[in-house]
Parts: sequence; structure tokens; C-alpha cells
Amino acid sequence: MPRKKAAKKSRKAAVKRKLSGKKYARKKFAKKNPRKRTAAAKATNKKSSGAVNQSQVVEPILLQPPRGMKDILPGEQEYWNRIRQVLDKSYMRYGFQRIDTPLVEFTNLFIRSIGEGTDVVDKELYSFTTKGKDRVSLRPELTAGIARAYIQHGMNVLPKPIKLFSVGPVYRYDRPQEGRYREHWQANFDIFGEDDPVLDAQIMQLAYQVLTSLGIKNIQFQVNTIGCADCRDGYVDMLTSYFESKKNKLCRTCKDRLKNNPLRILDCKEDKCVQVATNAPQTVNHLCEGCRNHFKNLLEYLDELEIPYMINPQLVRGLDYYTRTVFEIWTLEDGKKKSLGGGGRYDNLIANIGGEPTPAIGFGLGLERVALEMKKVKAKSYEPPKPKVFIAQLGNLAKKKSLNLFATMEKSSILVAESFGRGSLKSQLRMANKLGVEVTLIIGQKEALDETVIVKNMTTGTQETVPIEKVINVIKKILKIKPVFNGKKN
RNA sequence: GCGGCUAUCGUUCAAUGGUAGGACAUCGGUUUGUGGCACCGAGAAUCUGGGUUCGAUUCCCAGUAGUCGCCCCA
Repeated sequence: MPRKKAAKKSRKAAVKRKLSGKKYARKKFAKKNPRKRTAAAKATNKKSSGAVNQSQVVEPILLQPPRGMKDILPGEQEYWNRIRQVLDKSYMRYGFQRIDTPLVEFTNLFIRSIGEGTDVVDKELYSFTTKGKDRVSLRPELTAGIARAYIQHGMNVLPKPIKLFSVGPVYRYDRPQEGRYREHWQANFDIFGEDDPVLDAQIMQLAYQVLTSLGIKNIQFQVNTIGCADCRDGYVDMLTSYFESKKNKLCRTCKDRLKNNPLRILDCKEDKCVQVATNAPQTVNHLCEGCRNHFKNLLEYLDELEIPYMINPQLVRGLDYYTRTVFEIWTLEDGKKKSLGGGGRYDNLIANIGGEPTPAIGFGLGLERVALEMKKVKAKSYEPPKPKVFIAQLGNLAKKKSLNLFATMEKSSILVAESFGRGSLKSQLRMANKLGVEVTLIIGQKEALDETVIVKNMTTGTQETVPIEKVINVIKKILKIKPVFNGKKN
């Protein structure tokens, strides 16, 4: 071991020993003299509180975000950029208009739309009271706010259907896991004003199209219908009496659900409940004629579109506002299913929160899950354009000149990289090489005085000195040769 | 909200009841102003708080975070 290193190490060790020695002494002292210890502590407290203002006593900063929140780092942005790109293209092509609504809404809006008794409202809402005593919540999903905006701004007078697209973070106080965060991003597509099942099919096709464009494979839709206000009550009654007869075979949660929301028992994953649920009366067989036709037509459209789907009579979903069509988007992998998104029809929502009766359908996509899935299947991501030119500089005068040169290049929309903070030419060229640029411009003291620049071709290693005003042309010439060559190869 | 597992440099993988080590990455250098390869060097970590111990990064407890299963969903 070199002497320097060894010396450093022993210094480190000495520091450590010293510290642990102190610590040890403190502990020992406290143990042997508990009273003295407290007295000493009091004394130091007094001293510090006397010298320092109370408000200045700061808690150490925890270098981590709150639970369930996370950074989307530069390294993942290639996926997010691609997602944004595809979403933007898709919403415009399908005739949607973008809308952005606040992160915070009155808590009542969510209670009335999503429904009391749902997990989202009962357990997962981030609610608080403002200084003005307003009871508000962070949005747990996007549809409620959009529906509110739809009514408030009188969008019902617009030509139907009204198609709205939105994307942004939503908040649910839940136990985090991979692909499940307390803050997560959703993209939301909603169509208002038409009750034709063709729109149900189209919105599912849109979801399918977005995911396949992102390179996600093994997509499957789970579809079900839960009826409308007219036929659901009858069905729920029937379901309730069925479950009532098997009550002792249900899990505890489901016994509660029997009172509040018997539909959700169908969704329970407990073995015994699943068994009971399989033989439960199915919605499909107890619908009114309108709902039955709606579902039948939807399935025909889906067949026509060749969208992979499965009818899942157990699917009821956790938000109360759904009517008729409900669906989830799964990706299947090694026998595991993961939900990437879901949606359905909500024909009564607008009326329920104070608008005129307006049929609607929509779906939401969980973007973290989509990004995760893209990573897993190594889907194509968005790669930003890379600079092909690097500016290296030596000396103060040259630094000034190169700053100027950078601006000139930027104006002619040539992407340029630099490392102005670096001193030696060697390290700058190393950087240039690492970045994989094709041309490096070198300005030293001499060039700066002569108003010239050395243009170095990084592939061939050759270089020439050119007058500064001709640099752009020379670079364009070098860079233009390349694409033609590549074009031929491809 | 319930249960299981985990926690070491930026990343990744070691090791240890007694000075925590490597690889990758980062930064600097290998004779004047020229990259890739090679070589040399530097900085950088035991999640937090308690307990046991002469001594804890290691053992125990709690907290925090991550992760898996359940619940739920996106």
C-alpha cells in the first residue's frame, strides 16, 4: 500500500477511534451518573436556547421525499418523453381537446362522484382544511375534476360528442409498491354526450392503440357490464339475497360489503368468496333490454376491431359512478396480470353532481406502470438528438470567443456541446470523445488573436485552421456528408 | 390498513464483534496546445435512534425507506 494512502487511513481510523471513544465516554458517564448527565444536558440546553432563537433550531433535512413519492430522473425521461409524444399524437388524432384542471378540488366533489364506501374516498384521499376553512382534497383521479369543469363551463352547448384529454399527477394515500405510488401520473380520455356503444369501443381502441404504439405487448381487456340505474337495483337486490343466503361463507370484509356495496363482493380475491361469487347471479343475465343490447353491440364492435378481450363477470371496479360498460387493461406476463389502466361508462355522473343528464365514457392510464412495462419489454424510447460538435478552448481570451461561437452555432441550430469549466485541452477532448461528436472546434490563445478556429474531424483525426466567420460553413459541409453516407447504408 | 423479506461509496458486489475492500462511474495526472487504449492517483458508503458489549457496520429492539404478498387500484 502506498504510504500516502496508508497514512490517510490511519488518520481516518484515529478520527473514528476518537469519536467512538467520546461516544463511549458519554454513554458510560450517563450510565454511571444518570443525574449528573441530566444536569449536564440541561445546562447545555439552557446555553443553546439562550444563545439561539427557538425558531432557529432547525430539524435536519431528511434527504428523501415523503413515502410513496419519487423523482422521475433524467435517465427515465426517454420513456416519459415517448409516452408524452404518443399521447399527444393520439389525443389529437382521435379528436380530443386537452384540458388541465386543478390538483386540488373541494372534497365534496370526490365524495359525491366517486362515492362514499369506496376505498379511494374512505381510505386513500389526501384531505385537508385550508386557512379559509375550505375542505379540499388532492385529486385521486382526473374524471371528477373534468366533469366539474364540463358543467361549470357549459360545455354541454358544444357539438356532441365532447372529447377531453388530460394528463397529470393524482394522489392516493395507499401502501406503496413497485408500480404503485402515492403520487402517480395518469392520462385520461373522456367523451361526453353520446351513449352509443360504438364510443365505448372506440375509446378502448384508443387505449389499445396508445399501448401498442408504446411497444407494450400481451395486452388484454377485461370487459363487463354492470347495468344502468333501472336494472341495477333489481340485480343488486337479487345479488344481496343470494349472498345473504351464503353469508357464513364470506370473509369479514365481504360481510361489511354486503351492507354497503354488495357488487364489490364479486371482486373479492379471498378463496372462499371467489367460490361463492362464481355461482352468483351474473349481471349479463339480469339486465334490462337496453343494457343488454348496449353490451351486445359493444362486443360486436370489439370483435370487428380485433381487440383482445375477455368478459369478466367479476369485474365491477372501485368507483361508484360507473354504469353499463366497465373495463380494465391488463398486460399478461409469466402468468401474472398487471392492470395498466381502466375505465367505463358513467352516464349518471354529470347529472349526479349537478349538470344536465349527459352520458359519458372514459378511461385512465397509469403512466408509471406503462413506463415500467416499457422498460421491461425494452420498448423503443425517445432519444433526444445528440450534439455532433464540441467546442474546446484554452485561455481566457479563447473562452470569451468560444462562448460567442457557441451562441452563433446555436442560432444556426447546430447542436453544440462544450465543457467551458474544464482547463486542459486533453480533458476537453476526452469529453468530446465520450460524447461521440464528429467535429471538435479548438480555440487557443493564438487562434483567438488571429480570429481563426481549428476544426478537427474526430473520425479521421485530421484538422485544419479556418477563419472564424467560415466555421459554420465548414461544419455544415462535414456534417452533411455523413447523413448521405448513412442514408445509402440504410 | 395487515403480513413477510431487505438496507454498505453515485451504481453494483464483497468483508468483518476490533483501521470496511473491489469493479463501474466521477475528477485529476502520465513533460510545453490534441481524444479513444493503457497506466498512475484522488474523492466517495455501513439508513436513523436506542440497547447488549471494553469495543457494533456486524447481535437485539424500535423507527424510516424499499420490496413482495393481501387489500385496493392506475
